[in-house]
Amino acid sequence: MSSVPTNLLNNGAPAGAAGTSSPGTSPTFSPLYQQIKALITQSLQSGEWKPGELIPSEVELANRFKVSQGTVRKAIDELAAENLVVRRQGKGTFVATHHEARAQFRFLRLMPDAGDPHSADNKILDVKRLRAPAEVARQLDMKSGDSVIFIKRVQSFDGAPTIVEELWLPGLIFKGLTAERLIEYKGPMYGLFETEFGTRMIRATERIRAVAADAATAELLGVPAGAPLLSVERVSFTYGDKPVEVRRGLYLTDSHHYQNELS
Amino acid sequence: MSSVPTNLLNNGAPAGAAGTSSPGTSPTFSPLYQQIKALITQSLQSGEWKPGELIPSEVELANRFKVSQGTVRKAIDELAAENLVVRRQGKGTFVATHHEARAQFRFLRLMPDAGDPHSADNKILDVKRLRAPAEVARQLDMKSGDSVIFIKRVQSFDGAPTIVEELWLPGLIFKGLTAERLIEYKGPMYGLFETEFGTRMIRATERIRAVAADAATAELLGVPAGAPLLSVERVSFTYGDKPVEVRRGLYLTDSHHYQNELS
DNA sequence: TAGTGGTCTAGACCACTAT
DNA sequence: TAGTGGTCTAGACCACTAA
Repeated sequence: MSSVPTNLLNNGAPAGAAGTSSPGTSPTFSPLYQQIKALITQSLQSGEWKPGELIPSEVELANRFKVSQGTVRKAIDELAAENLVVRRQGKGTFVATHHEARAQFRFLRLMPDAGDPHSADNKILDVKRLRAPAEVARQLDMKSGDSVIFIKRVQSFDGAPTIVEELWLPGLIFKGLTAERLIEYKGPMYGLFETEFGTRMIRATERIRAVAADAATAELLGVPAGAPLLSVERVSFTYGDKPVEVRRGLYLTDSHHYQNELS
Repeated sequence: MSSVPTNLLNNGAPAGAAGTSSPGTSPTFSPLYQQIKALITQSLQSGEWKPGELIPSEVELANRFKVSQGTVRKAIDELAAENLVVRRQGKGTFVATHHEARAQFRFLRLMPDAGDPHSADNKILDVKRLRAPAEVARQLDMKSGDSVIFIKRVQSFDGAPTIVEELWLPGLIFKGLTAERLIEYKGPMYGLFETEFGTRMIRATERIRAVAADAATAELLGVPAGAPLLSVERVSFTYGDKPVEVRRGLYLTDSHHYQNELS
C-alpha cells in the first residue's frame, strides 16, 4: 500500500561520476534534495496527501527516502517557499489549500483605496460548454475546438459591481461543473476547484492593460461606455506547470486599485 | 579599522531563558542567523561593501561573528532570496547592483506583446527642485513642503512614446541631481542613484489603475485625449524600509502589457 | 510527555573559478 | 592548487502543540 517507493537517487553516484564516464552527454544529475522535492511533489499531485491534510513528518520522510532529515528539510523549505505546503511548528507540515484567508489574497490583488479588503458578492451570469476559441485553446495547451466550460460573472464590493470576468476551463477536467454548483458554493472559486475537481491552482501569470469599456460591460459596471477599465488576463497553472484556467477580467478602478509588490 | 565589531548575540542566552526570567515581557529574542543577517545588512547599508563588490567569504564571516558557517549560510541565503546579494559558485558572494540586465526587469514590468524586451529611449522633459506636495510628502515620510527633486520624462520603445512618468525624490539625498547628469547618464536610472548618490532601491510597491488620458499626456503619447492609460504609482524603498522615491507613470498599453507573476 | 518543526554546530565532500 | 559556494550528514538542543 503505502510502502516505500523505489528510489532512483544518485546517492552513491555523485555528480562527478557523470563527468568521468560520459562527459558532454551527462544525464543532468540533480542534488538529492531536489529529487526528494520532486518525489514529494508527485505525492501532492497524485493526491496521496490532499489539500489541508498533514504530510508525514520530516523524520518519517527521511527514513522513507533513506536520506538525512536535513535533506528532507531543504526540500520542504523550497516547497513552503512556493506555497505548495505550509509548515506549523509543533504540529507538522500541511498541504496548502485555497480554503484559507492567506491564499485568497495571493490571487485577488484588487484592493479598496481605503479600508480593509472585503469579501466579494458573486453573481454568476452564464455557465456553458463550448468549443475553445483559438486563442484560449493555445493558452490552455489544447486543440482549437476542444470542449471548454465558459463562465461569466460579476463581482461586487460593498454592493458596487466592480469586476466583470470571463473564465475558460478545460471541459475534461471540470466536467460536471454547473451554474447551480457555482451559485450554491460559498467561498473562493479556487477552493471549489480544489475540493470538487481535484485541481489546485499553484501559480498564475497576468497581463494587465488599460482598455475602454464596451457597451455591455459598461452597463454591468454602471459606467459610461468608453470608461477606462483595467484588463487583467490570467492563465493559471497547476502541478507540472500545466495551464488549467484562462480568466479575463475587467476591473473598475475608481475606488479600488491593483496592488503589486516588486521585490 | 575593519576589526571585529562588538557582537551582542544571545548565543549563550537561549530564548528559553526569557521565559524563565521575565515571562510576558520577553525582549523578543531572534534566531542567531537573523542577527547575523541584520549585521550583514548593516554593512551593506553603511557602504562597507558597495554594489557589485565581493563580500567576505562565508568562512571569514563565520570567524568574524563567532558562529558556524552553516549559520552564516542561512543568513546569506535569505539575503540572496531578497535580492540584496548574489551568490556565484567558486567566486563568492557579491552585493547586488542595478547595473545588470537581471535587475532591470524586476522594476520594469511593461513588456511588448510580441518580441523581446527592448531598451527604452529616455527623454527628460523637466528637472526641478520644489516643495513636496502633501501626498508625496506622506509617501516619502517627509514633512509637507520639504524639498524634493521633481523629474518628468517620456520613455519610448522602438521610437514610439509609451511611458510618461513623474518622479519625486528627497532633496537631501539627491542633492546635486541635475538634468544634464540625467541626460548624459547611460543605463538604468536606479544605477545612477546607486553609484552617484549611494542609495539603492531594494523593493517597491505599486498601485495600478486604468485612467483616461489628460490632454497634455495624450499629446506626449500621440493618442486622443480620454484614451485609456495604465496608471502605475510606485513607492520605492531602500534599506530599512525607508521610502526614497515616488513615481507616477502613465503607460500606453496598446502594444505593451504589464506582466505580473502570481506565485 | 511525546512528537513536531526550528535552530545551531562540526565536519565531510563536491563543483566551480581563478592562479 | 587553493579558495569559494553547494550539498549532505549526524547529532544536539529548543519552541511549540496536543494528549
